[in-house]
Parts: sequence; C-alpha cells; structure tokens
Amino acid sequence: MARPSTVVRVHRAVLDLVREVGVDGLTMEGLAAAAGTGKQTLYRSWSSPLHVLFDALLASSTADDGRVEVPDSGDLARDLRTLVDGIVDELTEPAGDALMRDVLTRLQVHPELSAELQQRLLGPQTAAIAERFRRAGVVDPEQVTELLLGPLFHRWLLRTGPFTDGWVRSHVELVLRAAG
Amino acid sequence: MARPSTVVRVHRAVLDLVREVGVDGLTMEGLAAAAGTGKQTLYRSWSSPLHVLFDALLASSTADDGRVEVPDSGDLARDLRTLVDGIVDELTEPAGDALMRDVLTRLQVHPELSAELQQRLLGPQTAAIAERFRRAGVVDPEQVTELLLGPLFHRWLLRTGPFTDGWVRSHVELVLRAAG
DNA sequence: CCTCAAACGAGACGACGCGTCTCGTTTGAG
DNA sequence: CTCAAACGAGACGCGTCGTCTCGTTTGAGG
Repeated sequence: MARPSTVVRVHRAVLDLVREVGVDGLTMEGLAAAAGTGKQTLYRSWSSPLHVLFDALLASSTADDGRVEVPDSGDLARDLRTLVDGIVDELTEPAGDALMRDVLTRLQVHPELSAELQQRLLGPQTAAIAERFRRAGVVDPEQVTELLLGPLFHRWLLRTGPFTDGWVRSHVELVLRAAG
Repeated sequence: MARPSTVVRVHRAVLDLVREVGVDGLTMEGLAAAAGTGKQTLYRSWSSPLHVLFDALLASSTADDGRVEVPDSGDLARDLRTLVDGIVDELTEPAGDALMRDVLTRLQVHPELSAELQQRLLGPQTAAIAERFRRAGVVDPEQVTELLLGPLFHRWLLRTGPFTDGWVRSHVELVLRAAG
C-alpha cells in the first residue's frame, strides 16, 4: 500500500518527533509536516499517532535483532541473575525508559496493538525463558517464568520501587526456591 | 475551593458519563454539560477529564470502606487462596473490569496521580498482605507480597492469560514454596 | 435579616487537531 | 512510453481546547 521510502521517512520522523513533544504531543498533522508527507498518506497506513509510533518502535526493535539471548551456562541461579540484570538494564535505560513505559501503558487500550506486541516480542521472549527453566528440570516452566517476570513489570510499570542489586538477587532467590 | 455539592454532582456525572462514552470519550465540555456546571468550575479543581474520573473513583472506593480484609484463619495457604480469589473476582468483575484497567493504565502517565493511588489504595493493601506474611513467620514479607501480586497484575494488565481456578491454585502454591 | 466576597452557570472566543476531500504531481512496473 | 496507484499539499467543517468575561447564587460574619 505505502511506498517503502515513505514508511522509512515516517518512522524516522515519529521517533525524532516523540523525543521533542512526547507521546501525547504527537499529532497526525505534526507527523505529516515532520515527515514531509500528506495527511492522507498517513491515514492510508495508520489510524492514530500511537499506531505510527508503535509501528516504528516495533520495526526498529525487530530490525536490530529482536532475538532473545537467555544465558545457559548450566548454573541456573547465575543465568537468572544475568538475565534479570539484562532486563533491568533495558527497563532503566534513561534514554528509552520513559518512552517505553508510556507506549506500553497506552497500548493496553488498543487490544489489536497489544496482541501484536505480545505475539511479536513478549511471547517469544517469555517462551525462551520458559524453555531455559524446562531444560533445568523445572516442573511448571511457564508459571515460574511468570513468577520471575511479573514482579519485574509490576515494579517497573507501577513504579513501586527501584531495581537495586539486592532486590534483584533476593527476587531471583525466591523464584528459584519456588521452582524447587 | 469547590462547593461540596458541586463536587458530588461532578463525581456522579463523570461516573455516569464514562459508562456511555468510555474514558477517551470524556471531555471537559461534555462533563460540564452533564454535571450542569460551567467549564471554569471544572478547571478550578481538575486539570483534565482523567483527573476528574480518578478523583471520583478514589472518592467512591474510599467511601464504601476501602479497608483491606486479609483473612487470617491461621492456615496461610487457605487464607492466600481466599485472598487471591477475592482479588481475581474484583479484577474480572464484568462491570468495572475494563474501566479499572483503562484508568489504571492511563494513570501511569501522570506521576502525581499514580503516586496518590499508590499512597491511598495500593500501599495500604500490600502492607496489609505483607503483615499477614510476617505473622506467619515469612522472612521477607514485602518481597513475597510482590511475588504474589506481581504476576496477578501482569496477567491482568497485559492480558497474558485468564484467571482459571487452576492457575490461582498453583500460583499460590509457588509463592508458598518461595516463602519457605 | 443584611451584606458582600467567593464560588458559580453560562457561554463567547481564537487556536488547533481532527478526519475527509480534492487536485495536480511523481513514480515505477509492464 | 504509458498509465494507474501512490503521493504532497492543503482547504474544509467540526469539535474540543483552555481562557475570558458577565451576571447570578450562596452562605458565613456582622
């Protein structure tokens, strides 16, 4: 439908623009101006500025290798700490931290977008972690994965507390004890 | 600042109106019309329709007894299942389910509102649960509470799966094993 | 009961983004 | 070279924004 060059220009424009005006400051008119495109061209492919932003973020995150790297050294405790440290680093990266939380929370209102995120990013990542648990002989890998990630997202989304080293260590310890 | 009668009328209006038009359909103009009030009166006390809605929900939830009832029969496992069943019932209640998720996710963009929610509702509730764990001799009650609630909210907010009886039972089991 | 300032209802106002539309131009596959 | 699809530009009517006046209501202190 849309020419590849147009999509690239729009993606670049929305990622630049959102850093200036924030997620709520995005408008189709502003986006069209920034991308040097007509409004009709935007509406041809996207139905709101949030859809544009989501599409751009998804494209960039699958482009620079959205693969999941779950460490597997044989030592489950060590691997989990490494994994959680990596996730925490991503979640607290000053550059994208606020933006990612903004987008993720706003996505929840659009079932089709959160389903796509689930399918293309979160699903594969939790599956990879569950697979690591399974390889370690954990009985209920999916549920233990949820036990590992749930409090992480809870803390991050609801801002109920900081991610200190001590918190990460004892959280992993609790999960390991639950895993048996 | 605002007359009590005005606040009551606005609260009633926003709770009625949001069921007709949804959270995104709320506007200050529509709210003023529905409440039979001037726009200036609204702007005197609130800065956006979301602020009005949040205030109304908070008022109604603290009015009809926002107290936390954490069962304490002596049997921790049984009490936890009862507690989680109660929370799940609230989270999946057809009437308020979608509305609460909408409001809660949109709140995250407003740090002052989510801080108020944390302080006036979530904080006391998690504290009460942690206290129950402490009474049962759990070493790290706060973190175990997070282990219990994190996956619940994760599942609810991100819609990653349904709350079946089986899920609740094995989740509580895992948390209990982690608690030692 | 009277007074008077604070709070109020009503709505006018210019600004702005919405989503739709037309129109003339560019582009690339056949 | 051709020609339809995609495009850029922007006009259009509409609704909401947040601010602003203006005259009316309200209730506590004299």
